[in-house]
Formats: sequence, C-alpha cells, structure tokens
Amino acid sequence: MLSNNEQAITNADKTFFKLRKDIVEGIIPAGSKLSEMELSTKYEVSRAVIREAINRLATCHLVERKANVGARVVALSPEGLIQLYQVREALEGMAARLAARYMTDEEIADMQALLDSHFDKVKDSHSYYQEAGDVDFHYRIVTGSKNDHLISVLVDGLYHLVRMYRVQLGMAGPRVSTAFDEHRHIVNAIANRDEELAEMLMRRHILYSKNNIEKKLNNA
Amino acid sequence: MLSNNEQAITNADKTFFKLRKDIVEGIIPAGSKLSEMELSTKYEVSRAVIREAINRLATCHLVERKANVGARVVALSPEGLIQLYQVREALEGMAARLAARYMTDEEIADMQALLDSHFDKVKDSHSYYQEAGDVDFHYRIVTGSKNDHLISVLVDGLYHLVRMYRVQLGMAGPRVSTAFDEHRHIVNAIANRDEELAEMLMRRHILYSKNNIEKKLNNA
DNA sequence: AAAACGCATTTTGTCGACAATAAAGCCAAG
DNA sequence: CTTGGCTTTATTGTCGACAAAATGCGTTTT
Repeated sequence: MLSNNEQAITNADKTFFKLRKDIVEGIIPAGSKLSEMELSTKYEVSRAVIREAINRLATCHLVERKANVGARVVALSPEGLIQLYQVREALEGMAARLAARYMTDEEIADMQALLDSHFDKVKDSHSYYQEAGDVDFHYRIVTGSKNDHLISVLVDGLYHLVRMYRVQLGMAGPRVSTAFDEHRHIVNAIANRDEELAEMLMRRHILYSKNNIEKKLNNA
Repeated sequence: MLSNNEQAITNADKTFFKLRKDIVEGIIPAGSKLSEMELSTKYEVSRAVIREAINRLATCHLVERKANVGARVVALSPEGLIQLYQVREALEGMAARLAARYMTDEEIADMQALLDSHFDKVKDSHSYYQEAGDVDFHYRIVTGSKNDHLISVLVDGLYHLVRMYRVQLGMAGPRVSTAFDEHRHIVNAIANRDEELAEMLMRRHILYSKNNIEKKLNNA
C-alpha cells in the first residue's frame, strides 16, 4: 500500500532507483566504494548516467562523494542513527502540527480508515511495522502538511536512510501495538485540530522509537 | 565574517557556485528558464558541467527540473516563503535545543563575544541584518547542534533560498534591535544549558521574523 | 474557423574518448 | 630497514558528437 508515485522516465532515473534500492537493502554494502566504471558495466548504462545517479544519491545522504576520489556508501553508525531521529523529531513534529492545520476532513477520515484497516491486521499477525503500515501512516502525515520542503526532505531523503537502518540492522521488533496506539492518539489530535498536541505526540512517538532502536543497537 | 568554508575544486563546483550566486541575487531572474546550451556558452564550460551544476541547484530547491523539458529558476511566492519559515522554525528550533546540549563552553563563549561585537555595531549603525550578523548567529547555532543532517539541510539548502527572498524582495527593515535582544536571550538559554527554553525562544524568534516579512509582503 | 495531424526545429538525454588528478608501487638514498 | 620522491596505473573530471524527446508551426480536415 505504498503510495510511491515517483516514476522513472529517463534512464538516469531508473538507474538512480535501482542503485538506491540496492544500497538501502544492503546489496551494495554500507561503506563500500562506488566505482563508476564498474557500476556502468554492471547496470549496463554509460558512465554519465551512473555519475548523475551517484550525484543524486549524494544529495540524499546515501553516499558521500569526494572530488577526484570517488563516492562511498555511507557507513551506519549509532551516532548517525541518533542524528537522523533528531531531525525526524523536529520535522515530523512540525508536519503533524501543519497536518492538524491543513488536512481536509476527507483526508483525515481516510487516514482514520487506514488505521482501522491496520488494526484488523494487527489483531492477528504482529506485523504492523513490517507491513509498512508505519511508513504509510507517517507518509500521510507528512504529505498532509502541504509543505513541499518538509515533504521533499523527509520522503526523498531521510526516509530512505531510515529504511536502510531498519533493513540492515534487522529492525522489526516489538513496539507493534504500542506504536499503533500512539498513531491513534496522533490522528485524534489532528482530527480535533489540536496543533500543539499533535506536534507533541508525534515528537514523543519518534523519541520512543529512537530509544527503542538505540537499546537494540547497544545490545547487539 | 561569513565562515563560508565550502571551496570549489572542480570546474563543476565553481560553475555551481557562480550559478547559485547569480540566481540568489536575481541576476538570473526568478522563474526564468535555464537553457543548458546558452549557459554553457555564457559560463564557458561544457554542457556536462552545466548539467551537473543545474542538478545540484535542483537539490537545493533553487531550480525545478522536468525531464526532457528543462529547468526553471523557482518562482518566489508568499506561500513558498511561509513554507520555508515553517521548516526553519522546526529545524532551527531543534538546532538550538541540540546546541544547548552539545556546544562546548568555548564555543558558547565565542558566540557571546560575537554578540558583543554585534552590539557595538548596532549602537551606531542600524545595520544588524545587512551586516550578515544575523546569518552568522544562526550559522553558529546550527553548526553547534553537531548534527550533520541539520547542518546540511539548512546551510546548503534553505539558507540560500532565504537569502534569495531577502535580496529579491529587498528585506532589511526594522526588527534590528529587537532581533538582537532575541539573539541575546537564546544565547543565554544555551549558556544555561536549558534545552527547552532555547528551542522555544528560537522558534519564537523565527516566527516573529516570518510575521514581519509576511507583513511587508502584503503591503507591497 | 477550430481542431487535429504531421513535419521541422530546438532542447535535453546519452554515449565514448580524452585530459587531469589521485592512489599505488617502485626505486633509491639515508 | 625505513623514508622520500618518482613513475606508473587506475579513476574521476571534462568534452564534443550523436540519439531521442518535446515544442512550435504549418497544413489539412471537419
């Protein structure tokens, strides 16, 4: 149910998406070097489109590029994860506030319906997180903010990094039903047009999520 | 006193910086089309480096690119400005919070010294804003957060857009001394390691700034 | 006269080759 | 044996040319 409506039209687009997918899923290991020549043969495109793809990945902070040296996939670190969640807290908190201000009644009703359908799935299988229900929920809030900068930074940038951490560190864990309740409360605040509460609840929600992942990181 | 330590080493870098400067300062008008061929002759580089420069500008949200069509400089609009300040409020608020947590005592002392020197200048000339003192202050807070994502999004992205609005809409206005006092209070909160207050004061500071600019926009 | 089709032109996307820079290996000197 | 500088090699940066797509215009058709 991922409303991923970004469509590739040019070759560079397709290559960018493939590369991003392979990086996020760890097929291209974190911290590894990206050779333009090598990739151009592997993905069967010219070096120019590989270059463009790598440049785009660099702006997503999925790879780091150094002039005349090359590009490396970012390394996953506890500090990086913490920094990521600090930005998410600020940005998604604001997104929730703006969603409470700007979302239409229809959009809110849709989101409530979405949560209901999630609830049904949660009852039997404990797979709320895996089923991308969490992603879908956050995605709706962010787009509901109607703020292009917010949407771009989160959807095009940070979310892919978040997914990279989740996939490669094997996050799925508990926090399934508790996270669901938190989502409920946030939607209620938005439905009541309570900006202040919506922002605060969202920030807490992300803070809890961070603490949960941090704890796992330290145990592993 | 702009600590702009980004240095161009490759040709694409230099072209990117030149283009960005010309766009921010309105030499290349807002909303105008960017022809690759035309720019490549004008800036005396190949089309490839122009393409790379344009791509980088697109990730800064200074230009918008459409596949197989071309790139245009972003149009300035009241809605865009409001959205920009909404993101600034969230991001710089968090930056102030993190600055209160992570800045060293030396960094804080330096910032206080900076404010003192600003105070001297403000006494005679009413040029706090023009003198880039405001920019410098915000820059210190953001880097003080020690959060790479935060720094990157603001310094490499939003700040250039903010400057574009300021330059092209001729913002300089009053709010000189009041903004200075607000800066004082923020630094004090950081010096006291009061994260909560630092974030709140910074958010208010940006909110006031937004309201001030909005008012000007409506009058003009 | 308005709409639609097709051609021509212009602009962007893609490619392979060349130039410039940095990393690696080698030789020589201390 | 280590260290310094040089040469070699591999990789990135840059370029001009070709391919593909979109816009604009003229013609045709209803």
